Amino acid sequence: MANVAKYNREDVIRKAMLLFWEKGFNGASTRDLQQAIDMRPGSIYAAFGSKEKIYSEALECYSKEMSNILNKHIEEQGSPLMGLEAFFRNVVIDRRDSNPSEVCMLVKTLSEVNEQHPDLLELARDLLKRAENRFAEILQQARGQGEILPASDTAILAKHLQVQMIGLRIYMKTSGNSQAVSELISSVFKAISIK
Amino acid sequence: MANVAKYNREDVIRKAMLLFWEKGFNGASTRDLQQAIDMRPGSIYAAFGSKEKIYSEALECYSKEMSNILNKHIEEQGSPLMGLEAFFRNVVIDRRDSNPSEVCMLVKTLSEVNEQHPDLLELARDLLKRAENRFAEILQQARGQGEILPASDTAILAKHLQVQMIGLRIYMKTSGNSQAVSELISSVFKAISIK
DNA sequence: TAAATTATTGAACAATCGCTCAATTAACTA
DNA sequence: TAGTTAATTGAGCGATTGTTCAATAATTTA
Repeated sequence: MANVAKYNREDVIRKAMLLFWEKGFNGASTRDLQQAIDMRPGSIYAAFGSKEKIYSEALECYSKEMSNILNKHIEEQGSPLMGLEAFFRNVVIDRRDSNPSEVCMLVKTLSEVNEQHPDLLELARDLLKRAENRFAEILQQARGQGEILPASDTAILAKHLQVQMIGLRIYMKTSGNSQAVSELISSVFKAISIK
Repeated sequence: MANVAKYNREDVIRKAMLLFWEKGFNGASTRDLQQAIDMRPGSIYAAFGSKEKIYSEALECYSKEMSNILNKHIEEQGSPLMGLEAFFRNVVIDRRDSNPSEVCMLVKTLSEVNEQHPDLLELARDLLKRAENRFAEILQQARGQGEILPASDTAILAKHLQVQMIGLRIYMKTSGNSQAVSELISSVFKAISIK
């Protein structure tokens, strides 16, 4: 029983995530939301409390989904560094049409939301920081397996990768030049890895 | 006469730019705008036509101002590459508190605005492309002066710098770690310049 | 099965949105 | 200065916003 209800809730949150990712916090109205998740206002507010609260659950859903995609690529490639590069290529280039937006949902939140919703800002920051920490973990594994130089500062490299991921996705949306972006990704990982 | 009117208009556009940069297209209401530029709705719509049109003029004002700042730093440093690095440091770190937002206004536009306002999307893309072209120009000068390797592909380096500028500004907003960001900027320009 | 509890509905609220336009004021022309 | 044109005003339009709540339906308990 509890499980059934929970699965429904996760399904609803995911639909809300896709809507908010596409239209943003201000751009998606509660009417849009009602249609997207097929619920009436009373039920929505009984279940979630406010638009801000649903949005925050949607943000966490987004992060979890991105994290799963990353882990999948690392498994498939059988190497931390190659998995990371495959993840970059997949997110920035391959999924650009099928995703609701080319821009990272956390970045959209950070750039749209203001101090009227401090909890959302803090959450977006926290989730980005967690992604950076995950990058650092993976780089440590790569270093352990001799894929990058033993002297590499994985914490700094993780920040560097975070900057690239953010910048590349927006550059992809700006230019539409997937060829150039693919080469940029190659050079980023060539610069990191041992030749 | 025509000049006087034009100066007023430029002043108004700049105030609108500061408002939109801070709050975004959806986040800034026409009431906010009326207050920011001290004009009444009738005058505003007689002078500009629509919220979208004012926003587009504000976008161009933003780009011009950033371009002026870049040129100023190149003059002051007396070197294309050092001017570029000083510009990066100034925009990403020094101005982060005094600016209406830490995020580039063109990027905010690109990530917030949807297909309901195609002209704004196209304009933001165009202005970003122009900035990239300006980076390429400067890199060519740097190459001519022996600041970077003769074999450097300035077009690719310009794309690379564009990705860094976008990513670094958002990373700055995420982390608030100006020390780390400063080191990231150093490493970006060390990798480009001749040692 | 009857009663009590929980979940869902959708009409409607006050507030705000982008924008219009008749009325008024200011500026220019003759 | 009188007459014409241009610029400015702000009340208010219809639409939409996030949210509430009395009424109804579904489910659980006794």
